Amino acid sequence: MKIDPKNPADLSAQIAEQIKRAIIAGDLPVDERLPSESEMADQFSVSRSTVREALKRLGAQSLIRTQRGATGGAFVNRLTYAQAHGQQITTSTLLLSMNTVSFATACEARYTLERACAPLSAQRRTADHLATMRAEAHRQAQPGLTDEAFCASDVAFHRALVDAADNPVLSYQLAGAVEAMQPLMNMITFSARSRERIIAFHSGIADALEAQDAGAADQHLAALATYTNDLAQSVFATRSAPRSD
Amino acid sequence: MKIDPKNPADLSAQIAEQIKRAIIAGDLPVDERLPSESEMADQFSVSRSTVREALKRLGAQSLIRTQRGATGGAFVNRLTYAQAHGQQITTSTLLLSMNTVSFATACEARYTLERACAPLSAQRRTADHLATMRAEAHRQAQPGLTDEAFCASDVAFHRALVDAADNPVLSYQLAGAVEAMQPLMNMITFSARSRERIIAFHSGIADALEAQDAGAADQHLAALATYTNDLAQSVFATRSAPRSD
DNA sequence: GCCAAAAGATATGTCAGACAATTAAATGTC
DNA sequence: GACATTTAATTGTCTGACATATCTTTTGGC
Repeated sequence: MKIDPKNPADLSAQIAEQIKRAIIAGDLPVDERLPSESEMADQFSVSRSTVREALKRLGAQSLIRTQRGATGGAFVNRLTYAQAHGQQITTSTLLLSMNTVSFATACEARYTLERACAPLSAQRRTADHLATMRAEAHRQAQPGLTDEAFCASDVAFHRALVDAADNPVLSYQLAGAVEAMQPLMNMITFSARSRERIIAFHSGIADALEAQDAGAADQHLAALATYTNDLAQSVFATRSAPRSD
Repeated sequence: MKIDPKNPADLSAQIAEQIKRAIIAGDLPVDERLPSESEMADQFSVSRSTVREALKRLGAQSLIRTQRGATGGAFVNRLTYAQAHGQQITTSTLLLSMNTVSFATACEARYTLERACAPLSAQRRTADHLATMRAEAHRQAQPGLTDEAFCASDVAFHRALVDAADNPVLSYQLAGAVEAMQPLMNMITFSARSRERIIAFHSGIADALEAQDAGAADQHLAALATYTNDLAQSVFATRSAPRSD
């Protein structure tokens, strides 16, 4: 392990990059303990602070975890689905909020991915998944529900739909789509939407999954996508031409 | 902005989390300059090193960028598609390499997502996308190609297929599937696969896209998925019962 | 001998102060 | 006005110290 001493700046970035590569390449297996900060400082001929900054970078990406105490240190971390999930949602949220993505583009991506799940979900849905979807649909029908709670329930419904496909890799890949884009869409369309219509779509989807009818599930999802898109367009139209006030 | 002084440990994590939340909530807009490290150290009543460690964490997630010099500092970073792409690929690669994911599960997720793109790609593919796909298919037919180069070309082909859908959000979401899983699958199946058959699939896909025939594209992709899965099964069967040596 | 308490060892977490390197703006010179 | 120099602000790094957590070893009491 060597770093470029010609570049006296960004030493911590270089060190972090090098350890990261070693982890990805498999040279450092999961749960392997890295040398102590002082030892690495000697190895790389840098100060302990610089090593620490490098380790913080890796920790932020869930590549390592640290533990204090005599037998502590930095350990290569096994990236769990939950951690990857969280990172995916954060990244997707920021990507959408910081870039000029048209509603239509985001909506298309989101429903394209979810519709891809539907056939698998129809085939493999368990009673548990169906129960979750029914429960969320029922909750959405309650009159006193706030918009935030409705949105959260909406996310939970679609998450159950995705999880019903019983493929953790797919669930992870779709986390961003469901949990980042869905709230974004709710925020735009909540003023114009009809909760009854959305609940009807949800019930239709649940029915289709219960009947293991992939085609019907897809049709309902497609209709929901169209409805969402139309809602957004009407919202945008109202915003850009609010003369009738 | 305040932190919990009762917890004298993990101060840098607390500070990083707080700034992260402010960025996600939009309180800190893109390109906004954060206070200097010394100022933040005063504000939070911690040392400059602690602030620095917090900033390194944020930098590792591409949430901020730093610049040296008189007008330098830490700025809220606009997360680009390219950055999100890279993070997604890293996370997906690690997730797959560190967890016991069956080949069938990964393969299913990967082709489910890619097949979801196919209809859009068939509709919107440009001459440029077709040219890329043809070129990669042609390269794959060259006899002297190493396995690494074949795999890279394979990735480039599928990436062009995804990009042909002309939806940057979708391309980002599929980055992990194509660029992390495809090499993984190549690594497993390369010894048993027939390059000719794969090239035939690729040509068939390109033909279908050129004819804007979504159904045909889907059929070819499904066949490729089946072929890949069968390959893996035969490889595993050979591994577990190598008695005929 | 056995168990509990104390001490030791080792590691991360934090702090304080210093200097180097970089960059832009202010200043001076012609 | 154009160009070179100085100055100021900021990040990057280093050093040494102390605090804190945690496991291991030793010690003490019975």
